[in-house]
Amino acid sequence: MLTLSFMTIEDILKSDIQKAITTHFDISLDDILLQPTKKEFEGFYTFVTFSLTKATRKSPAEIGQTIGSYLVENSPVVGGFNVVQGFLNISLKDSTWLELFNDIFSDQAFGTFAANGQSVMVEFSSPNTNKPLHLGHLRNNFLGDSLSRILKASGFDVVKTCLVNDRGIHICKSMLAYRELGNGETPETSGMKGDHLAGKYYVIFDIEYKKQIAALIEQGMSEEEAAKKAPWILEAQTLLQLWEKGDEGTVALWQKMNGWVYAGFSETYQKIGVSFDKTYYESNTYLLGKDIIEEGLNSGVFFKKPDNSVWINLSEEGLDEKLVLRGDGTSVYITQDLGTTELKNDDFHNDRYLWVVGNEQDYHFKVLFAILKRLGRTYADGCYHISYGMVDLPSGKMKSREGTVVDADDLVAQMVQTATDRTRDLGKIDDFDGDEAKLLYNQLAMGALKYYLLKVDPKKRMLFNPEESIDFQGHTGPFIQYTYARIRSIARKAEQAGILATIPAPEYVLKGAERELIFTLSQYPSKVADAAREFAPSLISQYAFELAKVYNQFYAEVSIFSDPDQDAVRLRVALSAAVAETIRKALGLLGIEVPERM
RNA sequence: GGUCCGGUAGCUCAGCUGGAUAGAGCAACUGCCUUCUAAGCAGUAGGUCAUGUGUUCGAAUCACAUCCGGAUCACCA
Repeated sequence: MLTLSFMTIEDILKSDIQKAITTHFDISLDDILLQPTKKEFEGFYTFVTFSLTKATRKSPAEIGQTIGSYLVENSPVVGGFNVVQGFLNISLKDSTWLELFNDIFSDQAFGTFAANGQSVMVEFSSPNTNKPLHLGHLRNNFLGDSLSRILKASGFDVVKTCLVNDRGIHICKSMLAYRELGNGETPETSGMKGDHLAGKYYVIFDIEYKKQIAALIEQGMSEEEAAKKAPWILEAQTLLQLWEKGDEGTVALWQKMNGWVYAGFSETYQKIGVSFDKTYYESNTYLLGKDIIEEGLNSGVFFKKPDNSVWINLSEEGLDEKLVLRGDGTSVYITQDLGTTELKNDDFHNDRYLWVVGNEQDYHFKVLFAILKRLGRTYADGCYHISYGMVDLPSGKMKSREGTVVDADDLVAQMVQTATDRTRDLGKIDDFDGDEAKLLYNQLAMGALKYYLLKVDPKKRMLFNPEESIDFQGHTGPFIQYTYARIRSIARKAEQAGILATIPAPEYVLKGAERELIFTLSQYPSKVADAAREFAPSLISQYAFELAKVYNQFYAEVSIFSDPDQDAVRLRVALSAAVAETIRKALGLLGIEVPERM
């Protein structure tokens, strides 16, 4: 008796094909490639024979016939085959499918890989404390969160970190506007969430600043000069200096406003189900990195220009000369990032470091990683920029100053409202109490939103049209959640009727829909591995949708309980349970919860 | 201008380690609920895969060029 496992069925096929080729043609291939058989043909695995024509001097169809016949006679798993031109379509024996399903069904940890001894840090979210989160941040947060879950499932030890940008000129801008025009307003007196309140003053700063520039231009100043000499920008710079000196009043204002913002952020994070193991604050790390500059100067990696500024020449890497420290000895972005990366490595000693940051910073990360390599940092090879595309509106890029941003809190609230309306219209949960209903609305709202943002390849920019609400039907999170809820209903009924989920004897003849389900289920672990390798939660999204679709076809095609064959009933209950469990796991990797009923 | 990313159905997206008549969802149109949840299923219609050339038995997929869109090339972060 041969023991199968979901991981090896393709390997067995490949090895048997290899044997067939060696036996009949006396050649051997480095790698046998199998592809899933197209729906319109019979079979599940397809081997393409065109590439063998030269070596064998036989026609593609003849090669297919030869290998197919060999497999049917010699492979313990192959049940049949057909050849269409150069395509050898292979079917498995039903006993093989059942054995395969037995492995899946009895494996609690199906799709979860054993610890691989590697650790990885995922840094994501990284908000500024001068404005609330928007749709772009949501994509970042969901990607980072999902990636963390996927890496964990594939065997990594994962540390989730967030680097909060809580200092700098932009923070001083909202502080200044608040100090001048705030009238002591607080989240309590205004009824606004703290992050929104801070954001309001950031916008006010910009409005006032623009007025001042206009006034100076009126007086005959050039635009460039006016932008530098407007009273508020000078005042904001003064505020930044005061902050850096630790001026009591300035620091107190900074702490007060940041406190409001953090309260607002934590409310949002909780709502969207995102958390971190460690949060770094730029106010603590912005001075780091200068010792690394010193080190690099000594080792000749960096060089000084006459004005005392420090540079690195990265033309060998196809990059430019890059400033790493200003002439006055103050840091630039890359200085801080060098220091923070070193700090992260000192703190955690991970094997890999990921940064989930928009693709507008592609160049920055190329430079950062190149410098780390030049400095001989061994961890440099484990650094990856998870570059994702912007979320654009039909009108183009979101711009906070032009008021075209889609606010995260607003969007979430809107999704909850839509979920509530939809659910009430359908009237399926009229017996739910208030809390149960609320939980469901949130699950559905977040399911729809997260799925919407995670179904697209992270690297690509995507379009969001605020005029069209995010769907709850079709290729969506709720569709998959619905499939889960449907199966839970089946499971409850089975339990009531005392029907046990069991797998029939090898003689059982499977229905097409049942085979289709087992095949789709069997793909799950490799999808998890692919998603982890490619840093692409979208692969899990696509898979979850595919699985739900295949189940719904099965559900429509066969009757689970009314089949006279009790073996069939018990198998279908088992299949349903395995699908539900796999959906739950797959959606879990996307940070999406599943409802028992909906 | 240099570099990078993208251009697939009316819309939003898969497919891109080369392989069968290019796939989903939405929108449109047809059917299917007195049997397990119709947030579902089945079907119809919709495509010169931006354009051109090349490589190959075979190209949406690879190479080169062109056009279009975006990002970046800051002593901003």
